[in-house]
Amino acid sequence: MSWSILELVRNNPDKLVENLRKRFVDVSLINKVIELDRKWRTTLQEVERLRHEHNVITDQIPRLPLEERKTKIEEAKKLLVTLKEKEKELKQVEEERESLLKSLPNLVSEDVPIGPDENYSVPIKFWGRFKVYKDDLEEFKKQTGGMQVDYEVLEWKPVGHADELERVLGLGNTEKASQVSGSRFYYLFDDIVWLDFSLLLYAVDLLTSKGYRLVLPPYMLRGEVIHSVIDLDTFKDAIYKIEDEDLYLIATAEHPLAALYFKEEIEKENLPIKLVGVSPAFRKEAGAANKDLKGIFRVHQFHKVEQFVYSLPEESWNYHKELISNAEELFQGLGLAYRVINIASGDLGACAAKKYDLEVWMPAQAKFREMVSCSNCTDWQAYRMKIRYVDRKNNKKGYVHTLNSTAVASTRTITAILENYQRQDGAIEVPKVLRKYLEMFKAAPKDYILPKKAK
RNA sequence: GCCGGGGUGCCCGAGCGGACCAAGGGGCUGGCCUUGAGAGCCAGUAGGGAUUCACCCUGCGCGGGUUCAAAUCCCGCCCCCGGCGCCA
Repeated sequence: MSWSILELVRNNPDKLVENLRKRFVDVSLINKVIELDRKWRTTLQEVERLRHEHNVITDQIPRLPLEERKTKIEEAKKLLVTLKEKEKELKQVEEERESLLKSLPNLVSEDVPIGPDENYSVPIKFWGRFKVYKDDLEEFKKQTGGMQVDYEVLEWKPVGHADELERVLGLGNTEKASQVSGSRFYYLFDDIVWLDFSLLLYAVDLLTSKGYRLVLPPYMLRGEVIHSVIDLDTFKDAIYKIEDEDLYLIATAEHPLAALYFKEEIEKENLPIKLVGVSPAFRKEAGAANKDLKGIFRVHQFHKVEQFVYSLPEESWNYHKELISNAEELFQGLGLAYRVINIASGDLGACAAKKYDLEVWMPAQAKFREMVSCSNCTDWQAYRMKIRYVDRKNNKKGYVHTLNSTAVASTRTITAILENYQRQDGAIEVPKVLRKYLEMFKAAPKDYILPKKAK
């Protein structure tokens, strides 16, 4: 069984064109890919024919009398010259074909809304009681687009997460961090650090209780590996490199979790494999320009709990639903009102066939902000990583499907808590579900995180 | 990081320049046999290309090189085991 995209290149190029159109990317590549694949196959056949000829001669040589040997060796040498040339050609065509093939984005799932950018993404679900400041009511209604949603009106405007963190609570210092490390870094202190820990434990606790295997993965990967998990855009925007080494910092545990079966075969019986990884995430945020420079919403490093599933192709859409519903369960537990959106085709990353984002309403910003991203990558990553399943009973092999979803990204979730659990006096209530993970620590907050002047 | 030993198919393991281009065993899958199981026998069990079948190429950790010919010789890298050093 081959890769779904290569299959289309050979058997159904129209469908491939249609797919690229859906993503609003350049379609002209397709003919080139088809042409290259055809050329690759004919050149391969020529090379193999020449190799065969050479093998035949080589085979005869040891059984020949000495003088005949000499002429045969000459013949073989001559053949080698032609062969080397053809092989060089093959290699060139192959590299070109491969790099073009790998530049193709994943096929878009049928039920993804079509549109060039995020404005075409479709909310499919709202959950919870949204806290809306009275002057933002109109904006809120616009953003919920007439959907039936539950909300309460706030008479006072909550303080934005950044000011709440640094000025009201006095538990963060991004200025010092930017002096010593750069912008988008931070120092967090005391109760916010406890909050970070408790979020991770909460997510890990829930997912392991559902049978996900807990993993602490490597935080750096080799170039070849990281390139096969992500697309070039992500690489450029996100990935830090270790100087003078072929090592890259992960941008999420998804990367090392996907790499866990790099170039391996998985027995069909062992699928699905469900993992929950905990790791820091390092991101350059190169494409973000001046977005979200204030506070800790968009930062170069944070802690993250990640869900990851390897599945049989025919089962992957079920697990996609499972992953988003796990994430929802986590945010429902936290009591953060959210919406789930089905990301538009033009806004999908190259890896994903379909992506759900979970966005929490931020009362101070009057915006929904992304907390979770849940993707089915189908066989796109698996093809690059050469991860296949083996069905021994039916003597069949195929690429597995890989899926990933955020469970909790610490700093982002903290910003949501800072805005949604804020009292008018500036105190932050600790979400009830986190309290049991804080109980055992003497210094950890128990019910409220209080403003600095109140202490 | 240094010194020594090693990496062969799903697993164990032989081969250490050419003569059925990986022996032999185990496992797994299918078939025969059997009331059923087992034993026994036969076949299949890396990737790719072509194809009605037969077929061909590549593959012995990875990448180069020497040779008409490389699992086998040479160089670089990765990993594993043992010893020394360093370290949380």
